[in-house]
Amino acid sequence: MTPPKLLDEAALKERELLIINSAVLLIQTNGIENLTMDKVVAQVPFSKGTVYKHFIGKEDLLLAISNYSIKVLGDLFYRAYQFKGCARSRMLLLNFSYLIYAMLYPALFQCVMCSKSPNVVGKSSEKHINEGELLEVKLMTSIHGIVEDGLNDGSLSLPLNMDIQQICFSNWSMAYGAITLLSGEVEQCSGRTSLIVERELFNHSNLLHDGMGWQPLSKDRNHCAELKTALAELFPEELMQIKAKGRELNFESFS
Amino acid sequence: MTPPKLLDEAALKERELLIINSAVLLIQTNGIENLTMDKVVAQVPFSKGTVYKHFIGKEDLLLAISNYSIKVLGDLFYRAYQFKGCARSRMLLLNFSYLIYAMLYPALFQCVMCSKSPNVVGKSSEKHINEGELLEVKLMTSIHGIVEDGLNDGSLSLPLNMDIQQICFSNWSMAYGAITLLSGEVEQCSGRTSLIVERELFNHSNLLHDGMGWQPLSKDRNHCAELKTALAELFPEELMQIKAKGRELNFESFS
DNA sequence: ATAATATGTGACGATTCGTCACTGACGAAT
DNA sequence: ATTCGTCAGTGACGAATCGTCACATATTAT
Repeated sequence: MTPPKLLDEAALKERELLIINSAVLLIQTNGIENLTMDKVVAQVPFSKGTVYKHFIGKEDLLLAISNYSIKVLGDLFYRAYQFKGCARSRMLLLNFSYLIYAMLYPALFQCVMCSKSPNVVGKSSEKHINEGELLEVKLMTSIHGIVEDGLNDGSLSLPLNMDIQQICFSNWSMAYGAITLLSGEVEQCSGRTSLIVERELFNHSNLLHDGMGWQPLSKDRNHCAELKTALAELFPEELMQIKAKGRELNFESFS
Repeated sequence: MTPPKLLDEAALKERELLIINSAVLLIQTNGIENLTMDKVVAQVPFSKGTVYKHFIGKEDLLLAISNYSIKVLGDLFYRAYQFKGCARSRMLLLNFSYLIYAMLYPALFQCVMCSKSPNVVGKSSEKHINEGELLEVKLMTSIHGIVEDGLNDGSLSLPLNMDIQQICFSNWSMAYGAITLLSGEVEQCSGRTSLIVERELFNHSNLLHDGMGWQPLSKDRNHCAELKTALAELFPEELMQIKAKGRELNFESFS
């Protein structure tokens, strides 16, 4: 065999990314439930021992994929954060960027959902668990930025007994809960429920932001029309790719 | 070997429950990540083939445990639904009953979280997947009842463009999102975040219900004091058991 | 009494996991 | 130039787990 050169951090990182991308391809091809370390090893140009140097097992690999895809999501969040428009509208846009992400990258979205599951966390390395926590904090920075903008321009005031971090968390947990519980409706309408994930996300966002007294309130502004325009302007590529998959954001049901 | 008598539905159900309870004990002892079919088989008084007659694999067993524990959760929800007090307070109480459930039955709570994970669902039987969906619908009946009571007594009006099912869903997804994302804080304060699961659940419930215009609004009523009283009255046994575990609901941080 | 059916069993082969003795490149010491 | 120690990859191997099915026995139908 050909022994390797001494490794540096960049080379290690690159190899880890190669393994992750191979695993994502396998998930797309065979389904996440059929992912095994042996199958991943068969796909990459290194040995089993080398793969086990990066990940302590399948669950750790799933968590690493989730971490990697949280970075992708963070980019979408950041784009929403940077977009024009009032703070509240940008927060709604950010919430929808999570849904767009889930529609666009179903395999990655599945890994994100797995990463919260105790049977996955329980078999993951401290390294990847800690990395995931840091990434979730970083995910919050765009949310934090939008909330700060709202506080600064006076469209939002901190509710009694709540600090900015709690506001951020409530928004994230609302989006996370709604999209996770309706994950079966993300790729296409399953027919199993009358709930429509984009409509419920929209309504739930509005209830939460109205509850915060975040202006303009729902009774004062048609957030839906503005959201459609903003999505078309910020995510034209993404919306086209989603459309190419046979899925289109459904606004008829609530505008 | 001793061949069995012809089976009836009740006997099958009883045996399935025995397997489930054995698996829960194993989860409590070894952790959910170490559960295997071979270990479960070693614990029950039947053969491997018999266990495989009930569950197609480990993931299917996890989903069946989740379904079983959703029934336990449904009982708590129903108790909250039946409690005295205004509709909004009862909904807050119901949300907290999910947290109490998570604190009281961590192994079952972990199974509920696993049940949403794609790598578990992907390896589960249609029977248990369908059963789970029906149970989630049944879980909604108590939520539905409280919302109807609110609509009937005028404390709540349907928000524009939303029906009663969507209201129910938004409450459930809020509770689900908050408790799942802070699942690391349920059994004890991890020190990894300043967020406190009971405080965030309380605040998020209030934001959502205020957003719905559900009276009495947060600015008009101290929901916290009423919640403490109601919890002490409805769940005294449960709160004592939680205290015996070294965990106590933390109200100092937000009253 | 006999044949068909129902149901449980656990040995077995397959798959997957996770490790480690072995290998060769590289750099330091002589 | 040679030798030795270190570094890092390898994939055969044994262990663990999965999932099945030929076999055994009781029950039911003929």
